[in-house]
Amino acid sequence: MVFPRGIVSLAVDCVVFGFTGERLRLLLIRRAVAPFAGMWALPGGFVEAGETLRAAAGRELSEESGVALAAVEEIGAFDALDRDPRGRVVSVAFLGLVRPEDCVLASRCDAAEARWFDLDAVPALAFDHGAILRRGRDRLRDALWSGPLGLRLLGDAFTLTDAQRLYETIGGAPLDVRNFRKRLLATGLVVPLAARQRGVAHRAARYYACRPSPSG
Amino acid sequence: MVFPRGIVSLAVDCVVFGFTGERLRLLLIRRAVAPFAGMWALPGGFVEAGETLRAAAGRELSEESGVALAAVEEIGAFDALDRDPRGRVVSVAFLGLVRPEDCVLASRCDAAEARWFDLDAVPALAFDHGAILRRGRDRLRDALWSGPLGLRLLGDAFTLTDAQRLYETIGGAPLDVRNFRKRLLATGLVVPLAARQRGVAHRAARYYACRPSPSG
DNA sequence: TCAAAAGTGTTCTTGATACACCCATGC
DNA sequence: GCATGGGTGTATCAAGAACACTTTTGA
Repeated sequence: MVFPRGIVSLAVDCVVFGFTGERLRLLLIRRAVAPFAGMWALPGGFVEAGETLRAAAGRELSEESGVALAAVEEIGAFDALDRDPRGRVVSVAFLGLVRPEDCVLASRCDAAEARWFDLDAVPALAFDHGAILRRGRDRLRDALWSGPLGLRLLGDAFTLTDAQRLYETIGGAPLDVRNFRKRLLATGLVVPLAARQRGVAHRAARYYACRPSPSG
Repeated sequence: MVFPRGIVSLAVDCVVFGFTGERLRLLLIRRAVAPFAGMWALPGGFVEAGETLRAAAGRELSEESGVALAAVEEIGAFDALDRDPRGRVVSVAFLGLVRPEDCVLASRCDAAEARWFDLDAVPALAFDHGAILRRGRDRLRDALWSGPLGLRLLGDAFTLTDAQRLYETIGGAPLDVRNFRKRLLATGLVVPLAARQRGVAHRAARYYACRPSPSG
């Protein structure tokens, strides 16, 4: 491969997770154009001169999949020399967390299709997106208990059982009901709401919400 | 400011810390060329097409200060639109840790001078390097007990008292002697050597070394 | 009255903290 | 023999882990 001297292109890629109540899902787009045309890939693309990396991530995500989301967290730069056959492209990856049911998928631009995949049934990905995905998963796991990050995968109102399913899915291990509740409540990240479940064939669970962050 | 469309330049910057046994020091270069000519700045510069970010960081560091070091850890991308008056430049920052006494400072290229500064006497810095430095400090603090990172600031052989001074300096708080020793030894990151201090006017301390990492 | 999930406290274990004295060496 | 820093153990406290039964609701 030959590198045009003095030119390094900058791109962003988004690892966007969703949670269905049962499983973790990953948002992918099918590439419409070369390279890797027809393959599945993380949403992403080149950064334009007048936008920040987060803005670029949000724009590409929205363009390619219809998902509107401010990128949540930077997970690192990917810079292998041969990661893009077009030449020298460095990509900064972001982690995004949404509820799939809040999203209306729509593909435009260089995406032929946008879809959610079960995280344990992800196809082979274009570029080095497999490695980026792994870093995204790791980051999500590590950040689970150090902030409200994971709770973004739940809606505005959720039961503690919902939250527990989520934490178990991300952590990959079952958790004790009582310890989980004590621990999550002790973080102060969630607050109880007045409302409860209606019309369930068992005792109605109380709803909780993610506490508004202290910084506004 | 006007951005030439479609062009984003990519740079790297290095937050290089050293430890003298007493104080944390930061490696800075004085800029020889515009912008910010004459001001102090973190070593760094533009990435060339055929090199990885780490390689670029190592090269710039060596060119501008004479310090040879494989960059240790990526600490994030800095991408404010107006961070560089020359136009749109995104910089990926790296953390580096060395022993100042192992380094022969030499400035070349666009550095007029390279110097170590006490971390609590750092001058105003060019670009957004003040913010980068803050992130570097935070990262060092956070990573202290989660890996061998901090120990790179010490030599091949060090006493536990040396290590304690270092951890106290980085953490900003005094530590209990016995608890520190237990904790550090329990991490398994250090191994005792046969050698002891010679010629000190008190009981000779045992030397320790950073244990070779399991991955080679 | 049964099925299905919500909800709740206590004991035990483990890791972190607080704390004070004797040891080796050079001068 | 004294000044200087090296080196060690135990009791206490707090956080995390293990563990089983009662409550509510709709069908």
